[in-house]
Amino acid sequence: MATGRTHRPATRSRGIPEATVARLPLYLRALTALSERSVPTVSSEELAAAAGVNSAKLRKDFSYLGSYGTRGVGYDVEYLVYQISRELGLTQDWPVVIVGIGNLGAALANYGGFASRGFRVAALIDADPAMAGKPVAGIPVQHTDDLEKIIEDNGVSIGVIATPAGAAQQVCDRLVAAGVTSILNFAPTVLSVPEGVDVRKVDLSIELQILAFHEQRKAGEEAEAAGPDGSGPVAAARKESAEQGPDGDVPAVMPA
Amino acid sequence: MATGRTHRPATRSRGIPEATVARLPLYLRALTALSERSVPTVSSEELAAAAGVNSAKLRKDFSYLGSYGTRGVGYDVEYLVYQISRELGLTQDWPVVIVGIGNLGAALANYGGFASRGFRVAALIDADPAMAGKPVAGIPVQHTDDLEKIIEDNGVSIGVIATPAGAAQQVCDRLVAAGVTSILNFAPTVLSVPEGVDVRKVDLSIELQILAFHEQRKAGEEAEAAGPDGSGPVAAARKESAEQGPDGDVPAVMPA
DNA sequence: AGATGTGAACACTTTCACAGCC
DNA sequence: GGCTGTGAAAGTGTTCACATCT
Repeated sequence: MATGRTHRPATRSRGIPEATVARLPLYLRALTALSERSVPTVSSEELAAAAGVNSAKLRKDFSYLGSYGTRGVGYDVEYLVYQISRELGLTQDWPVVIVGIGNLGAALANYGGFASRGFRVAALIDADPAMAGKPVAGIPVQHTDDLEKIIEDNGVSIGVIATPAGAAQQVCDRLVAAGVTSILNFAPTVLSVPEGVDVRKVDLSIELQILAFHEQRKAGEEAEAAGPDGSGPVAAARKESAEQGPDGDVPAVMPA
Repeated sequence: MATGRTHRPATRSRGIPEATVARLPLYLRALTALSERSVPTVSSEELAAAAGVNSAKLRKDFSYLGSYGTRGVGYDVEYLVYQISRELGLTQDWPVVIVGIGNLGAALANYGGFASRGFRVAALIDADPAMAGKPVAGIPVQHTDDLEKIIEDNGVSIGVIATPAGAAQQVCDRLVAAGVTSILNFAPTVLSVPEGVDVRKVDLSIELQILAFHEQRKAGEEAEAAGPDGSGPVAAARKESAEQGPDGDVPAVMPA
């Protein structure tokens, strides 16, 4: 029952499931909105609707944090905001650096939600000497040469990579060597990092491709509804056809 | 939601697991790189390393697509590229519109990975009349008033929302009403859509908060290694302390 | 020999349904 | 009566380990 191998009896339910952690920011956002409207308490049903999840899941999630609700009443909004903020580590200040101040990097620097919630853009870094000194979102861009010094001087442990794919791994290595242990990667590359370093990836192209998959599936189902055999553009190429190209020609591949 | 009992008995293994679909773009990217280097075949071990997953998972994933490998040899790179592209629906052209041409929207319009792989930016739309006609990434920005006409004229089924949070739901409603059935949402809001419409969310602030959680946990574990009792800054506030603020003061909340 | 493809075991997540408390 | 908190069941996803095929 315990969390696993642990050499420690576990102070109870040590270890919040990853899926739950990923939803806490969602709850926090919904709660913050309620707090701004001075709503004192909220039920799991209401809050779940606001966060776009179902209420059983929400209650289960909260149960990992502790018993913060009141039966028959609901949850105290302010108190929950505080508890979730604490659990997420947002009661402290996290200086972050953004590396790669192109279109995307500039957008990130300007992004408001970035600055709120305990995150502070400590520095912007770019490899282009022409950018150096130019202010973006009110913060002067610094050159990559000073990366290590910037990290250390500001005690930065979270880095955002918004460089082209080709530069990402090298930037990543330098960030990690300088002491960064969490990386948010916007470059379309797989980063390899030593154990103990967390990487989260945001990849626009991947998200679109996932949407395209479902979009195509929708179109295919419509077609099937019309003609009920499986030879439509979607259904083809299943297991049994593993001899040649199931369509006409095989290679084709993609544009660029 | 999804009271949706499957209206379909499922013809065999119809339906690739969602987790697998989410990894296909990753494999595709790695394979495209191999293809560009003219590598003819690749083993599950090599490809898995390039994609940053383990080889068993990769083989299982591919097994849902069919038997496209050769035992003792590996996978034919070109053939796999084609099959995955097909499965993802990338052999056809997907016109997308981007709504909200601020910093982020402009960055997206300029993002190269967007244009490749079958996606084409059909139009840029913004509510600011001053933006109308101005080209961004070589494409003239059009006004929100014409949204419906643009969607219909271009046969757009995928929309990208990069507006401020306040405008997102309204834009979403109009996109859906005009025929869009897949939405990539960059605004920090939960969108509600009718059944049959897919929404994927990209939220910078949420990603950072998840990183902060793990970052904090790392710091807490270090502290524990030093002093082995559970009263560190991380361990506090568990179940039993549900009376007042477990620290000093309670409300605090966050900046803005 | 060497690598795929896959049943079976395992782990994690979601949902159900209701006991327990307000 | 109403709503939380949670065991238990169901559903998904991952990993193992090996039979199978080239």
